[in-house]
Amino acid sequence: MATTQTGSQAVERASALLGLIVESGTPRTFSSLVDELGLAKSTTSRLLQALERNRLVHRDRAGAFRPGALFSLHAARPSALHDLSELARPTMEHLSDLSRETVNLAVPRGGALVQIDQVDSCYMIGAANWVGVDVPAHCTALGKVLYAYGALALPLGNLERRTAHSPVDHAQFDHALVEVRRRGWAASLDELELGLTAVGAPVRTVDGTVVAAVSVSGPTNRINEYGITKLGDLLVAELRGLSALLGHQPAQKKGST
Amino acid sequence: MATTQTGSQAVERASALLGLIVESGTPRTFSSLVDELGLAKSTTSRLLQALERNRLVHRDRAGAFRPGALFSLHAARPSALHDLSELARPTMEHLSDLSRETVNLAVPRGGALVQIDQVDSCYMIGAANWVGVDVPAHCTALGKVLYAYGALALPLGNLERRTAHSPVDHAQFDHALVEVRRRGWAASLDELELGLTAVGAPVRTVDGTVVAAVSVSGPTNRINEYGITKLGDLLVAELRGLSALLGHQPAQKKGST
DNA sequence: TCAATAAGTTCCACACTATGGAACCGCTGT
DNA sequence: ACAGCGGTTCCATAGTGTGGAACTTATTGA
Repeated sequence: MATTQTGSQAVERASALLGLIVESGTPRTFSSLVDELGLAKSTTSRLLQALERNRLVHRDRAGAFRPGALFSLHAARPSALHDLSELARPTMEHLSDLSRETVNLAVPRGGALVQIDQVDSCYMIGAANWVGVDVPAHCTALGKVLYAYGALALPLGNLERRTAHSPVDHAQFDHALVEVRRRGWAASLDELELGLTAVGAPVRTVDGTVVAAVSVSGPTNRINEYGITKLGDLLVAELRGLSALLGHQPAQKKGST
Repeated sequence: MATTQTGSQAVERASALLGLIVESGTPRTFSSLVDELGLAKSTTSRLLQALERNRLVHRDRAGAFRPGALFSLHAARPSALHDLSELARPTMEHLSDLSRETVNLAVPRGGALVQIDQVDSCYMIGAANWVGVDVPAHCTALGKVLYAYGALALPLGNLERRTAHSPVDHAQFDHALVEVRRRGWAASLDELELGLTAVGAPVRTVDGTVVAAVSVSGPTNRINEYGITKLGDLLVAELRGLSALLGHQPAQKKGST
């Protein structure tokens, strides 16, 4: 009845299970899945078995469910991150239109920050390529965002000093991250290079986990002229839409139970 | 009837579709999916719609199907590669047992080679950490494997010379890759560091695509003693099992059609 | 050691839901 | 305008998924 959509109920339910398992980064127990979807234990069990047979979920030795080999397989492909870029492209281009500056997308990978896509500024100056470039994350807006929201493990060793403005004191840096969380966005003024300023904000999944960050960057004077706070708020607002893309609208359906 | 497994036919079929879409790295057309699974167009259409609603597949503007946002989402998580490591762990440990040397796992990422896991040699000497370390791929067995099978785009610029044995000539390097493809494994003798030798082989998906590489490495004298060819063949044999893990057994079922 | 509780799987009759063929729709090329 | 192609919607049918209960294993407590 409810939402009366043509088609497959079983597939719909199985997909919902998969969604829960993949979106919550942590392993899910059988019973938590039963509770959350409100399906009969038997049904849930059968669906999960089917998914497991097809390598869509994997139950670890503790019996908890995690994304299966097909997901790992996809993640290992070089094109995987490109896919994320594709999802993010429209938003990034829109941000570039609005700010007229360079926009970057980064994810945490192997304890470091990896910039995976970029939309260039329309100005001549400021259009450098950052994709794949190795930068000290603590000096960047992207890095601060990922640090602030736990997407990247906090740096333990010395904080490299790139410029006179680079953060090098751990306590002070931690405090800066608190500020990032409060505002919802991060900035880096002349911290990586003199004259280079960036503002970044998080991309979240539906459960709130931060999986990526987007930044707008350009010459410090131009960015200041535009207004750092204005940029930060703009980013947060625009990325809300992107985050929604990654999430799954609850599609509140009256359970038959 | 055939294989008469209890449970969900619809989910099974939908999963099969997903498998096809994810495993073949390239976008799949609707009709190719219909052909390959032998299901009715209507059925296929409905299943794909359900998968699309749940972000498991995504149809691009050309109408072709690719893995959906849930896959991108998972790939963006730092834990994604860790998952691949987990799949590979048993094989890697077995290889380490057999060879008594250090075993490494690498995937291509952003045009570079990323080592994502390691099982240490049981010897004191030779147990260095390579995970996350940035190395010139053309000087490594792992890199050669990924280059040889197109998992990594061929290097364009100058080939960095790390030692007197490093390959620096493009034509010669290309020829070496031909040899790698012929043998099925790659070696790097003193090319990255003097006294360091590695042998690597590919990890494939069911459709033959190479998504990762595994290497065994140690002091040149110990590796030579063991036998490079013997190691190469061992790797190829052991990785067949790992590749199978990533693949999907065809589960030949007589179509009802 | 044994009983009691919990966690998950298998069984089964019922009815709902997925199925495939045909009709239908919207393009593209001619 | 029409034929040809790729894909979706419709519909009656029966095959398949469903939930409750019984059953099987772990886990806990005494």
